[in-house]
This record gives sequence, structure tokens and C-alpha cells, in this order.
Amino acid sequence: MKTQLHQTFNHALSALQDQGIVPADLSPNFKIEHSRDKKFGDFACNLAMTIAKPAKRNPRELAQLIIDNLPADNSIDKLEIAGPGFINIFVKAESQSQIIDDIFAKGKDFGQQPDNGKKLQLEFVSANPTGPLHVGHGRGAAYGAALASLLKAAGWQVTREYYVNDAGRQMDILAASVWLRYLSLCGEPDDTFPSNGYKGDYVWDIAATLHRTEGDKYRHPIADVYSDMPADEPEGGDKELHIDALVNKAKTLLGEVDYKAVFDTGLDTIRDNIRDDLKAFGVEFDNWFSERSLAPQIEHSLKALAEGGHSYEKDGAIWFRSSDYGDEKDRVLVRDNGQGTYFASDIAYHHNKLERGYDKLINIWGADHHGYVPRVNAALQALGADNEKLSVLLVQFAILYRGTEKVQMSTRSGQFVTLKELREEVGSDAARFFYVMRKSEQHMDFDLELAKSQSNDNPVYYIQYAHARIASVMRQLEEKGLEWQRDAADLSLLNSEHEQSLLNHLGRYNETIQKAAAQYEPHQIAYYLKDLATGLHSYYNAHAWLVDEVELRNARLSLILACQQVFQNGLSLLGVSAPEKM
RNA sequence: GCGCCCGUAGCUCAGCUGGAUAGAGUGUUGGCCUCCGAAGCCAAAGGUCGUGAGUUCGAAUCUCGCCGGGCGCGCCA
Repeated sequence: MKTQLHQTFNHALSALQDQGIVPADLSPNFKIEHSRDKKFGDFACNLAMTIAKPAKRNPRELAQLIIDNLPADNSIDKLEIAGPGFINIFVKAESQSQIIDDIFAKGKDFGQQPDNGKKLQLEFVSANPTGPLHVGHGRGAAYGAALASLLKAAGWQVTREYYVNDAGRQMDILAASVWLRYLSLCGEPDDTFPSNGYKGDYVWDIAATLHRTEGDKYRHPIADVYSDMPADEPEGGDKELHIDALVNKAKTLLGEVDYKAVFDTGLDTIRDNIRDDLKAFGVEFDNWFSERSLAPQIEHSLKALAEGGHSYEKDGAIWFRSSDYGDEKDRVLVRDNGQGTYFASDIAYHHNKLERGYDKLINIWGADHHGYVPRVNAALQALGADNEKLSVLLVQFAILYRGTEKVQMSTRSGQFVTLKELREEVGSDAARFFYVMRKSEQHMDFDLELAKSQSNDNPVYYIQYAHARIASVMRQLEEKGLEWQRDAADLSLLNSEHEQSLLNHLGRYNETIQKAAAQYEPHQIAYYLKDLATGLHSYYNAHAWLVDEVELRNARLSLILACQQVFQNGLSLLGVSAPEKM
């Protein structure tokens, strides 16, 4: 409808150019917009205002000339000039109601845009497997999953990927933490635990599993573990040195094979837990990519950088010239002790993504990583990608409150609200919707008391209720021994304000998908659905649907069934269910 | 100090590639169930869009300064 009107107005523009009223070389970027208020018609065109200056005429005068030169368009009912020079377009009721059959024809695929032939990879969550997901990860999960669905609907071929940080120091610290708990379960004295170790209960759980299945196989006297150990922080030492020494001691005492067994027990348990947790949250991935599997790729990527002249040696370390590509300074790839940095792994990972042939890469990261974005972009450019290839979308933290009290969160201290807890207390639907209602880069206050105790106030129920209400009316219809027939409907009877406004809203669904996808903003879908629900509820209260007149009843039912389909399609993008009853 | 994000109604937030009288939810106040689900509807009240300049026909929206809040500035991950 919008594009059709745009063409019509373009014709008028060329006519004015032929008459020499408007400069011929002008190609103004004018818009046809949905009017914000019904009294401004269905659409508004700002063409007259955009050409006012080059044509040296006043916009209202030009608007009249445009209208005079508009070719016949039988979907247009009436045109008005308003305000500074808007042309308000009133569309005929019949052409508005076409959308209903459009929705019926496409069903679940209504809203699906044509395949754009491009492959996109979306990496999100990617939390370290050192503990269960907490509510902070939930936002990235909900946002990422919704964005993936949205981009798919916009015509992309989407791959969802989770990058598993299963290498590196934090994992070693987890392994050491598990082992120490395990030693306690074996009966070793446990009056001490490293201040920088992982203290959550889940570590005990993993240790218990290990002890149950393997008995005392990995037991060593605790005195041996703590001999020759640099002091921990509470004793006036350095907690980092202390924990690293403990990790090394674990490796020495256990030996390579046993250490790996303990390590893998921790990793596998937590990774599986994360996967199940996300699945229960309605978030699934196409690919789980292991950092450890990157080893050969790292060499390959470092070589590629070296051959391109993008790295150099200094102070015994190997550096990447990220400053050539807009980063503040160069970054270390390989430490003077010969170990690669996390950054080197990340370069290899992104290099690997490039080599997999995606047209577009999107990463969703916590906002605390924003300082890291320039160097990753620099690496991709050094490896030959253009700087539009990767978009890093930053998700701000949800600041947790219990009432007015801020909740401090730390994985290591084990003090956090898990995603699982949230899911079980407020429900997946409410949690998914709550997260995705906010723009991702907006700081968000997440009051647990509110989310838990007043979950009925969550707008998700408002939308679900609209959907269920339609289902309920259809049940009523059946109980009356009647059935809905599209052929018996006279859609031209849908001429009340409520009906016109609903039809108009349905007509915006496709462009809402396109706009939300282009801006990576699934919250636009949430707002769209909320508005549609408002329209539906108002309509319900203003008009009875199950009326006696056959043509009118079937027309109204056609309209609400079309709405129901859009509720289903939209909610499914957000990962929220559309219940028949509540 | 430098960089990024944010500041809109009592509270939580939309609106931001410039457009008409700045919106919603919640909270407050008052109405609506002999009628398809009241988890709903209708109405009222509530705003110097942090602040000061600039750009122009027009600024919540763009530019700069300032104020306030969050985050980041490692051979950590």
C-alpha cells in the first residue's frame, strides 16, 4: 500500500518537473508515513515540504499542485492539505480490508519477507562455562533469540552460535575449585578455600558427582596441595598468585590425564546445564563452537596477520598493529611467555567465521566489552573483511533490585539470581517478553519483587489475553452451533472506527518486521503487538462480534481471526507462547 | 583524563535516518459485567523531553559545551 502510494506521488512529481515547476534534476527523498492520528487520514506525504526550497514556492501551494497532478488511484478516497504542507491521504475502506485475505493466504508465513539470499551468523550468550547462567545472561539470550527469529523473518538465512570458552585460566580455576570441594568430600579437612575460587553450590554438586562415580580416585592429602603455596589475600598475599599456584599444584599432583578428567567433568556438567537451561527458556543454537577446537586455527590466523605485515615482535611478545585500523593502541597476540592471549583466540574465531563464508556477522556482547570492539574490528579488517561485515550489538546490564535494594552479583562468590530461578518464578513467557520489551542498549532496572509478585501486570499477559479472547469467542461460536465462513463475510461492513484502525494496524505488520530487523530492534515487535492488543480489546468492548447478521458476523470474525494469526506470528518471533486459554 | 551508552509523566519505558497538539504501561481519581472471558474497556489528572547555545521553514530527534548516572580504558577472559 505504502509503496503503491509512493509510486503515485512520484508520478505527480515527474509531472511537475515536466512543467518546469520543480527543478528536473531533483530527486527528493520524500516519505509516505502512516498518520499518527486518524484525523490526519491513513497516510501522510511530506513531498511538498521537501521540494519547497528548491522550487522556491510555499509548501501548501505545492501540495495543491501535487494533488492536481496526481494520476488516478482507485484506492484513494480523499486527499487533504494540512499543517505546514502535509498531504493527508484517506484510503478507501475496501482497499484496507484486503489485508485480511492476505493474512489468511499466508498464515504462519504472513510477515515472512522474501529470501534475500544472504547468510548471517549471530553469536550470542557465549557465557563462560564456569557456572550457571544468571539473570544478566538472560537478557542477551532473550534478545539474541528474538533477533535471530526477526532476521529470519526479514529474509536472512540465520545461523545461531554459542562460543564456548572452554580454554583458558578461568576454566582451570573452576577445575581447581571442583577438585578442592571433591577433596573435602573425600574427607580431607576443608578449613580453607581460595578467595578467588568458585564458591557456588553447583561446584559442590559437580564434586559430589565426581566423588560418587570415581570414589577416592583423585584424592591427595590436603597438606600436599597447600605445601609451598603463596599466601592467599586474607593472609596478606595475592589472590591471583595463590589461585594460579593452586591450579599448577592440581596439574602436578593429578597428572595430565586425571587433571583433564576433573576439568572435563566440570566443563561438561556446566555446559550441559547451560544448554538445558537455555532450551527451557526457548533459546536454541544451531552450533556450539568450542574455543579448544581453535588451536590449529590460531596458528593459521597469526600467520595470516604476520604475512600481511600486521604483526611485529617487541619486548619478547608478538603484537598486532590494531592501531592501523582505528584502535587506540596495538595489542598483544602472544605473551612473552609464549602463551597466546584471549584476543588471539578471538581473532582466530572470527577469522574462522569469515572463512565459513557468511555475508554478515553479528555478535551480541555485554556492554562491559565495548572497549574490545575496535580491536576485533581491526583484526577483521586486517584479515580482509570490510568494516561493515561485523556488527557488535551491546546489551546493557539489567540492574537487579529486590524492591529498592540493589542485588550485587558475582559468579565467583556464588551470589546471583540464576536464570533458572527467574524462569521458574515468573515463567518463561513473562521473562522473555520483559527482557525484549526494552531496547537492548537501554539500561534496565529489573525489579525481582515486581517481576515475581506482580507478574500479572506484565504486558505479555495483555497480549496473550487478546489472543485467548479470540479463541474463546470462536469456542462460543461453536457452542451456538455456528461456524465461521470467509465466503459469507462482507468485508465492506468493517467500516467502524475500531475496525478501520485494526485493519490499518494489520497493514503495518510487514513494514514493522522490516524496520525492526534493519535496526536490530525486536522491541519494536513487542510494542506493535501491544498496540494491536489494545485495538482488539477496545473493539471487543465496543462491538459484539457474534451478531445475528451473517455477513457482518463473518466479516468481524474474519477480522479478529486475522488479528489472531498476527498475534501468533509476532509472539513466536519473541519466543512467547500464544495460549488458547489462560 | 580519554572513549562508549544513557538522561522524556511520581515509577518503568517508547518515540531519535528532523515534521503536525510528545505517547504507552503502572500508580492516583471517577465510571463500565442481567451482554461473546473485568488478566478487559472508557474518562480525568500528570511533562521547562537533564541544561545552555547552535544548525533551519520546523529540534525530544542533528552539532558543540556543561551537569548527572552506568560502563570501559591489562602481555585478564
